[in-house]
Amino acid sequence: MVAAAIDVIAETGYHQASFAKIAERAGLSSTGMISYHFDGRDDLMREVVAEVMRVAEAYVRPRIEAHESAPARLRASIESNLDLLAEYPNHLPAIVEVLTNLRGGDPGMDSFLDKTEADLALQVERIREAQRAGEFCDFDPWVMVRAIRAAVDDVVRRATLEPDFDARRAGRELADLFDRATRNRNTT
Amino acid sequence: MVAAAIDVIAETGYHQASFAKIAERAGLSSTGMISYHFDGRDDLMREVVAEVMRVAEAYVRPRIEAHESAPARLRASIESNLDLLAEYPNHLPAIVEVLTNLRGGDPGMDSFLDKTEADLALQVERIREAQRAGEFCDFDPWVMVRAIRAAVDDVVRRATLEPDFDARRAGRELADLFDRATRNRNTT
Amino acid sequence: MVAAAIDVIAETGYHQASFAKIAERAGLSSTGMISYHFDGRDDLMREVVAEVMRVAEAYVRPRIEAHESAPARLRASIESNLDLLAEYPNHLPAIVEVLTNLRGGDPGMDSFLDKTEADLALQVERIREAQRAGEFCDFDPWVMVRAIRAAVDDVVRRATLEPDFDARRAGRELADLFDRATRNRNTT
Amino acid sequence: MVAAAIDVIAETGYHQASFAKIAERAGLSSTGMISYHFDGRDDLMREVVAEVMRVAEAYVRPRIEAHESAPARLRASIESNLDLLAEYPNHLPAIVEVLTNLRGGDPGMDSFLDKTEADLALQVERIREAQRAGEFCDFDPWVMVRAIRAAVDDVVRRATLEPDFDARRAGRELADLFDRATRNRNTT
DNA sequence: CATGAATGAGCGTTCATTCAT
DNA sequence: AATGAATGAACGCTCATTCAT
Repeated sequence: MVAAAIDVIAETGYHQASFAKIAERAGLSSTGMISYHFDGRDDLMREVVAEVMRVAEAYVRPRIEAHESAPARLRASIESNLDLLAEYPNHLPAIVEVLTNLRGGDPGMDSFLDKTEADLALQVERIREAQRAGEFCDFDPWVMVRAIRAAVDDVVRRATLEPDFDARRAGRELADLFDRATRNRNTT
Repeated sequence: MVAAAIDVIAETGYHQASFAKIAERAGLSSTGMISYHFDGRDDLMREVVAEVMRVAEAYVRPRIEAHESAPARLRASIESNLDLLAEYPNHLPAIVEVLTNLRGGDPGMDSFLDKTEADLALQVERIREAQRAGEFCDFDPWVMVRAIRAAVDDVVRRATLEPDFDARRAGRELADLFDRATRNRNTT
Repeated sequence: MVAAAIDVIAETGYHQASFAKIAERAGLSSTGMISYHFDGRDDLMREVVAEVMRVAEAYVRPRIEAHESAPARLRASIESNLDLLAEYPNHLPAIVEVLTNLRGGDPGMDSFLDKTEADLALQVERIREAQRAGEFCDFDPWVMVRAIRAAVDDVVRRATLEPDFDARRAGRELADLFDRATRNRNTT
Repeated sequence: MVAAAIDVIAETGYHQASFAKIAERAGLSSTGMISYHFDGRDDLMREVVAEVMRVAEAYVRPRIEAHESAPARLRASIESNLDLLAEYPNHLPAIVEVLTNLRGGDPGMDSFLDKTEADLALQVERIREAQRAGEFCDFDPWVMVRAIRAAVDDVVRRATLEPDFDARRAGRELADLFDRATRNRNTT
């Protein structure tokens, strides 16, 4: 059922992903079951986000940790996300849809915004260390981290809208782009 | 009425911007008038997008054309967008909301996606020229152009969600970021 | 629409009185209109209670005030309620249904419980005066007042369930009953 | 399970007493068992009523029969009901809830209305005998019997809504009240 | 006995839309 | 231009019920 939700969200968007569509996709004959299993729409979305985060972390983390240097890790981070997209075409689009349509005020969903924020904070910290170590040049790590996320998410979105779009190629290009943007000038 | 729509979309999001809320904001007592003036929700959204594009172009274009070199124009493009955001706090958030929630299949809205696409294509062309002139290093201009747009839009979104967020500062940082990304050569 | 609600409540009971049934009775083709005009089910019920109270007070009060002595007023109170029932067969049944199915915790409905309570408190005060004046014997006025109300409401309920039931006759009997109960002294 | 139903009905009301709540109260993890054991909601309610009637009769009858005179029996009837309420706080509230929310047309439930009716008819007969014997004055015994029932039920309802309400005191007051209402005038 | 998934009907609500005024 | 009543569809949700396990 969470899987069905992921598919429907990815294909039709957050707000169009009604219980009716999800139920149909899941092979259910009515929406009642969804309300039975989940404590409302938000709860289902929570599960969707949690599931995707679980899968994404399991996929991405080892690919990042396979590298030592900060630039290599940055590249791995970007590219592995888009590799994941190739493998699970609906997971990242779904979570992007959900998180992008979240507004403050949904209590309970805030926890995911917080989690996402904590995630970014961790990357920010790593970047700061790399900057101190001279691996990265000087820039605001928060802005950088959000720009990377935004660019990757945009590729994800694009991939769902244009089936022929080569997300992995774009991933490599993005990795190059942000490599230059973070690279220490001396190395030019 | 379009102004009311812009405000409501920016404040509550694309899907929450019901005719009822827009009518209330516009000082109307019923939604009937909106249906009367616009040929459905999509038509209203079209007007919203058109209006914002008009304002944005009038604001941004001269600020870009005030500069000669490609890097300076790029910087002006990014920073003037976020200056515009400071001046009209709801225009860009509204259009970002609308365009990111657009799915293919809305006939009539596709024209705006096309327009946006044409816009990007123009920038791509300019970048290609600059690359030929040696002002920019070698990279895929489409990926670059979309990454920039995604990063700027992310700042726009962020500014609506966090009132204390300093969008112009982030704009300057983004300009620096993409300046490096368009000038440096990859060293790997 | 309130009138339709009164009819449906009286005929089918509080909880069976769904918007669908009320809409049908009101000649509406969907329940949407009711939600449009009233701010939820509770709001409609509030209007129902308010309307019935308005009608009932206009009917009953002058008939009570036409008499001077406390016993005569008590009789008038009981009998005029059941005369009202004969004239508007659904009003009292509806309000009895609503108030009897009210539970504490419905905020906004509490105001009606308070109003009903205030009503009884007024009657209690009048009884106390009559007792001091020697018109009534000694008894707990609160218990008396609630017993009267309960007995009258029971007749009201009965009248809706059994079309042949002679409510006015029962009213006269009740008046006799409570006349004795308020005049006699206990001999035990 | 019937016990759980009694509790839930008494605490939340007839219509709010869903199988889900009852199952939870009974320590069951699903409503399936209830549907399995009882032939529908009405059947469960029947059992509830039957159980309460059984308990109530066992409690009340000996307390009535301990007295000889009709007035003493009447008093015992009223007071023992409210004594029972003190001992089993949920039984009478539950049956009151069920019976007052019963509408004609529920076949099978009618039998309980009939049983209740027969109960009252029995009391009516006893009253007639007492009237013939000069123990009670002249009044319509049906009206009297229903008024007593209504007043007692009202106290029962009140006791569940207001925890601090002293039902037994009210019972004594009611007994006095109906004693005066039934007393032969000559004895004044 | 008990569970838990599944069903189908009904509920109140919101929405865009229409139309007479 | 504007109002306000009305419509019909969709939505999320609860409920009693069924059934395989």
